[in-house]
Amino acid sequence: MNIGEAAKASGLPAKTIRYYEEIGLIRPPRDANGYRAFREADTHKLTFLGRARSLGFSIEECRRLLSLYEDRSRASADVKRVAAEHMRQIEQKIAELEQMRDTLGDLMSRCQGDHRPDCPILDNLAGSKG
Amino acid sequence: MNIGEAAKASGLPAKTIRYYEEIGLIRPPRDANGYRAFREADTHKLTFLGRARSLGFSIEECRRLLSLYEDRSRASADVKRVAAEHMRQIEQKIAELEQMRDTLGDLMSRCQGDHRPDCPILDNLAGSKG
DNA sequence: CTTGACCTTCCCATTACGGGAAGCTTTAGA
DNA sequence: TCTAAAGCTTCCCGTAATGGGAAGGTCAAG
Repeated sequence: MNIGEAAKASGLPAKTIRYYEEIGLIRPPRDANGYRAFREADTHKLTFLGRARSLGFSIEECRRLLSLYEDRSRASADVKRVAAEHMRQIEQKIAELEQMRDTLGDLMSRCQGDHRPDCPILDNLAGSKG
Repeated sequence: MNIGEAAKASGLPAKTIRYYEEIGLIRPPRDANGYRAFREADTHKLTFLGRARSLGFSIEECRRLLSLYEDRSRASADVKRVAAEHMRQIEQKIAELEQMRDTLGDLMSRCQGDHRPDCPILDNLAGSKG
């Protein structure tokens, strides 16, 4: 299976697959012509990586999850720990964004949004007390 | 006022201030010795930029906001438009993160987190139907 | 006069890829 | 069979917004 097919099978762009090989997430063998020869196990790993990435796990977290995935003597507690740490990061990011949303929403609601220059948004950014 | 003082006054690292000069957000003059000489207007701009960045505006959005800030004939509608576009991005990002949080939370709640290898988190990433 | 705190520029590293060039290989069609 | 298109390869550059750190000039204090 060439990279194009592996891309279709996994839903990942070929570029991304090459990158994952470069950083050692997968190690597909090569055919005599130099083309990567993807096995089922490789496309499974790629699909796994795609899903983990879509849940927001970083590449290094994916690497850890992948090694647990391949370790039959893993403890699910180890997987859950990785997930819990990621969950903390997600929740923190959400909290930050909600803070931004609330502040910005407040400023926007106070801005007339007309032809005049007066603007509470700019006033706030400039450091006014209002 | 040297960069160290400007950093304290604005709350931005000196490195960041140099970067903002490099990309043309500020243009402090230089002293005879080559040191940047920050004026009040420069530190005000820096403070403005710091606040805008903390609300999540990109550098390019900051550039636009700064030009509106300096344009006394601006229309507040223009400012509000920039803010509204940014608000959309924030809300979209929040929605994505909440989706991740919910999915991950569900998987975590179903993971025993013990010494055994069975793990719904990995099962899901691997593409199981469960 | 020296030491240490500033300042300068310059270059590399980060994250996770995407774009695109130059050049093979394979495949499909006339 | 020849050719053109499609697919593959590696390689290098660019992204956003800084942070780290080196090499070296400047300044203030003792």
